[in-house]
Amino acid sequence: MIDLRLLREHPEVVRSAYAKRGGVRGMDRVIELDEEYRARLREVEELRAEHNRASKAIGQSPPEQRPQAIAQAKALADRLKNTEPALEELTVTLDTAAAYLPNLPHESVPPGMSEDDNVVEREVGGAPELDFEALDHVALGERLGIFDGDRAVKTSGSRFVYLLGAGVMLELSLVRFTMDLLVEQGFTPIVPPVLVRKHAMYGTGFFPADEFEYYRVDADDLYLTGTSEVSIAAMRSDEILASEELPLRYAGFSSCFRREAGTYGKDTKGLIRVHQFDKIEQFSFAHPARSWDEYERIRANQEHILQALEIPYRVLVMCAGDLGSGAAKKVDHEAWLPGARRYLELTSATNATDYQARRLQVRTREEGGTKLVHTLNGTACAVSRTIVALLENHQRADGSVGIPRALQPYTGFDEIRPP
RNA sequence: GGUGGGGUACCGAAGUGGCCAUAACGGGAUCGCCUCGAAAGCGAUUGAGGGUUCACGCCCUCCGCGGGUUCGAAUCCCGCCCCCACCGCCA
Repeated sequence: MIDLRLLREHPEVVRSAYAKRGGVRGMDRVIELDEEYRARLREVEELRAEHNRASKAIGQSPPEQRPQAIAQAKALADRLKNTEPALEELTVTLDTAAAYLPNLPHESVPPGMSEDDNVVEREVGGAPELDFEALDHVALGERLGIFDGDRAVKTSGSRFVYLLGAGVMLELSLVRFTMDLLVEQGFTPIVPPVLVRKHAMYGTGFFPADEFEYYRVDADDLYLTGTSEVSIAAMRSDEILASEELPLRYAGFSSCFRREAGTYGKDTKGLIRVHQFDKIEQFSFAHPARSWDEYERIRANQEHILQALEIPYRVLVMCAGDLGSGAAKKVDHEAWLPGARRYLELTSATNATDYQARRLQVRTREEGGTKLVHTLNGTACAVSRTIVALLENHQRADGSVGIPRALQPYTGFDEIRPP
């Protein structure tokens, strides 16, 4: 949800922001509806005031005057009953229409309509020099015996995987390495619930648009979260945060569940696209005046991690048309996979500004009132995809895979060899 | 799984049809007085959202949520959501 007051008072600001994505249909309709709504609201409130006065007068009037006073109040009550439904209807129409308006893209977001207009801002690390034929992560993982997708089909179906042996140690090491780094940056580690109520999915904006993407536990009417962002953001809903405690930084570690509906036949083997994976996510509640600094901090952490793991990557800035509805800016880091000879999205960082906070009602106290906070999220380490990138980039001719130096204190070994 | 109890402001809590909604009472917080300083004591302040106005202000809504009865609902009726306690089971 965007700020209707801004739209009302400065429609030209909203219009020019939306122009970057080729305009937003429905914007003018919302302006009209808002105007109609307020006109009708004034009408109803005036009636209510009159009715309140009439009702109150009854209690104080002498008994012989009561029948007349009651009749008078009743007439007003009837008029209200005839007027109020139209207001309610307008409220719903307005809210529904307004909910479709996407967040305003930040000034630094490139214009564009689709993913073709996304901008590669930088490439870091370059492709590694391999003097042998590089294998993709599926071949490497099978040879090393660190994951087993074929048997996971027996127990759970496609797109599930058993992680085994050194693969597990690698995961645990990545988790601890990432957590240590984030704690140093002022993030509080958190393991959130992965089953949440429906309102948490709505509040964070994943519902209703992407409802089909998530698992539902029918018997209890709970949903499996696709990212810890959901439970972390919803944790502070309906709260007014003290401005001294902002930014509130959380490093969430959880399993993530995605149905991957509509992706049949894409990345069916291996770890790239699985229904269940573990991820460490950065999430910040920031003061609205300082959220872009916070955004840069989150992005810097992402790059720091990729560099420490010696994974070559490129920085992809999403254009206005490819932002989704809640994001004011979104930047991805895509790792180069020498085996698969393609780029793979490893992290994504979003500043939702006040869009998500408005739904969740997370505010802070300001001089003379309250103000919505800004919410930001950014992947720190999506474990399975990070393992993919590590395997492909650190593979050697003899089939072994090296462990980057920064990770070795955590793994306790410096390479993984075929058994 | 069984049986009860409960959702009122920052927290606890009273309120069973108008005299109880900024909302009793207690606590907390903030400011002031007192003090060398503090504690204690005394005094004052302390919810959110919305409409309207240049402004002072005025008005509307909110007692878990949604309906109903009534001139009038925290209070009566119906439906839903959520929380807690005890027993049973359980890593």
